[in-house]
Amino acid sequence: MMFDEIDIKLLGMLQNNAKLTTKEYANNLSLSVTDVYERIKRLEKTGVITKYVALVDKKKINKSHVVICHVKLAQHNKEFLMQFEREVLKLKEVVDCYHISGDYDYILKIYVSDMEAYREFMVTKLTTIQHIGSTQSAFVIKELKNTTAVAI
Amino acid sequence: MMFDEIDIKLLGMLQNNAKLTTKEYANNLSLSVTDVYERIKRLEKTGVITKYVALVDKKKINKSHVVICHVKLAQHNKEFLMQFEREVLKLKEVVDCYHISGDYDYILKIYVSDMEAYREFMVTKLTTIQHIGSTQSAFVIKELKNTTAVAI
DNA sequence: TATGAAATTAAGAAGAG
DNA sequence: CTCTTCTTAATTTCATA
Repeated sequence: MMFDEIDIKLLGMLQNNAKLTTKEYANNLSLSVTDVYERIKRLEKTGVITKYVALVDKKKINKSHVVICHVKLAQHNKEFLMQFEREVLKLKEVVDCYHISGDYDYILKIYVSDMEAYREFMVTKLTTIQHIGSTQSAFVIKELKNTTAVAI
Repeated sequence: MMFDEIDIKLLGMLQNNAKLTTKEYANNLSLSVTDVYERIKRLEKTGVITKYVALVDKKKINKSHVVICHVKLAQHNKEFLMQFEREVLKLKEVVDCYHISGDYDYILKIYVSDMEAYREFMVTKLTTIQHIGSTQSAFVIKELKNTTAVAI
């Protein structure tokens, strides 16, 4: 699928605020409502836009502590990888999980209420998963950027 | 602000799909439309819900490569930190940036189209920022989870 | 531009504590 | 009796063809 300048601007707007009316997008783009409406439908139908979601303020729901946890497995056979992945995906505190190249095998982003909750998470959840070789946790001192909007 | 069970379920639904009608949320929760409508408004007014956004499929916009980059500064005085932060936030490829504890100072998540684009990003953008001591890049082999929904 | 659906608002009714 | 939630309906706004 090809995007023109207008698609790119429109996607930028939708990624920042999906609650404007079609008319408002149309005005910002100097286009007709129908034109913008059909562009949005096309972006949805072709799977460029996957869904619309509400974003929540972590502080307001008492999940303001972010921890980045690096995980190394004891061994790297397929069974171990798959078991770890299956188990880690069950943990609701884990919002991101990437299998990565380099010294560590996985990098996780974890939201918790405080340090004690993180300790509890480590002791009763993460480290009970089989085949973990080692972990290293880095606490987030400041979140400078955390955006869902991808620049094209 | 306090949440009851219904608020928590509603927030879960809104974080997964913000495009249902109030009536559909109400049916799922066995509540009246007005009650759900007012709960949503309250969540918005109190800042629990910060905004509504469209999520985009990275593959469809040619940004399917994810790189986690660890950055260490040459020195840790306030001026160096602030200058680095100001500059790194200008880079549109960077979707996440955290100041962290531990061996490295910052961890970045970067979206690019391919390895060559990452090389270009490193050479012409990231490493031109002053005061960087060292960087280490980990390429994402598989994205297992990347969610905007925070479990309460 | 025209139609229908949905959001929004307001008022009164019903039920719980 | 009061507080909350439900019901209903009127109005407005918007998506959609």
